[in-house]
Amino acid sequence: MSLRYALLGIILKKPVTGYDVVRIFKQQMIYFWSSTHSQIYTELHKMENDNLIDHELVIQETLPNKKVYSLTDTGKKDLIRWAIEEPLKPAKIKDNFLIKTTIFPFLPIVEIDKLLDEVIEREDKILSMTKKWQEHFNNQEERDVGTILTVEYGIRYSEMYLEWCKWAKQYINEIK
Amino acid sequence: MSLRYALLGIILKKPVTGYDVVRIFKQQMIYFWSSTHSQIYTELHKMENDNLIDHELVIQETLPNKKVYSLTDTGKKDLIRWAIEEPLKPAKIKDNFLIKTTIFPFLPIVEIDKLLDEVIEREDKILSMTKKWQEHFNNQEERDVGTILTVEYGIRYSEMYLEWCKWAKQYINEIK
DNA sequence: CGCGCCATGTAAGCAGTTACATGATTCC
DNA sequence: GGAATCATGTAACTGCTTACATGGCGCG
Repeated sequence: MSLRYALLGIILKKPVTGYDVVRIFKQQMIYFWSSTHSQIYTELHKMENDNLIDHELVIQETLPNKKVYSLTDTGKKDLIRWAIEEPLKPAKIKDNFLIKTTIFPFLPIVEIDKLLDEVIEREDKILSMTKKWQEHFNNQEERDVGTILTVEYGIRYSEMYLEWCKWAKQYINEIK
Repeated sequence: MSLRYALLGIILKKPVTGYDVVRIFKQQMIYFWSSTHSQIYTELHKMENDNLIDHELVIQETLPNKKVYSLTDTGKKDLIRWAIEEPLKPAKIKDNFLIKTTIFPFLPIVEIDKLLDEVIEREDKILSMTKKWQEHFNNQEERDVGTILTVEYGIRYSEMYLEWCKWAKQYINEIK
């Protein structure tokens, strides 16, 4: 049920198309939620059905037609209510790589190094992309506090992950 | 499909009951995966069906009977193969609270403070529990590298989260 | 007397993934 | 000529959650 509130939060800031919602979601919420375009389109239909959003159809000449979604009053109220009243739940993480970490003692050191290097490379890329986005974002007027806070979170998460990887590499090479 | 390898990793270290798997999972894997006893029992059945594990039934007098699971050769091979060959996937996070963060500009400051305090309290508890577990774990002989690494990860994650929360509180109070 | 621990499971429903499906335009 | 962007969706399946279900023992 939380995805719906993530999407409401996006549309609250300004009316957008489903396509925009997907784009904004992947840019700004990837650090703390995950979804796909197919789930997002389906959820938007359900939300409209529940009268939380409605849309205006915009006919375009060359580009395909689009639906611009806005929050209804019900939607606005429900979002704020949810944020204030709905109990917080501890974050749920699904991290493939850390499962592999649990069986490091049973893997050849070469393979462990390979895995760690791959993760470091991946996380390095994510971190630099996030920093670029943060910089770009800081140079616009419409930057909102919500995004400032969550982007900072994304950066800190990646930095923590990278530092842990480097510590792990060193630790493994010390005891081997 | 990753849950199955998390469970295989637990059973690999020593043969245990389903009940033990649940207990170990909740203590050691909560930092990077989430599941429930009902899903774990169901998955163990599927894994046995796929010949990755088998069990020995232990009849107990006063306590209920139990099934002690061990990895089969197929299970062992498949786990190692998975760890080395299966592509890494970026971590997926589902964090309720950070969705709320995105709409902070639309919430009363009192409510924002309440939310942040609640998260800080929660994360403080988790952190101190993890540190206790790490200390206890360091004082046994059978401590394995896998757990040393992932527990350290858990501590760093909570510390990062707490520091971010405190930064966010300050940031919000500066600009308000 | 009630709570927590040991120990196992099933069923129904909801959430999320992967694949399929279309099609014009713009840029290299 | 091919890839990326805009723009929307459905279907089948798998994964996950919540609730239901049982029951004895030990401890305070």
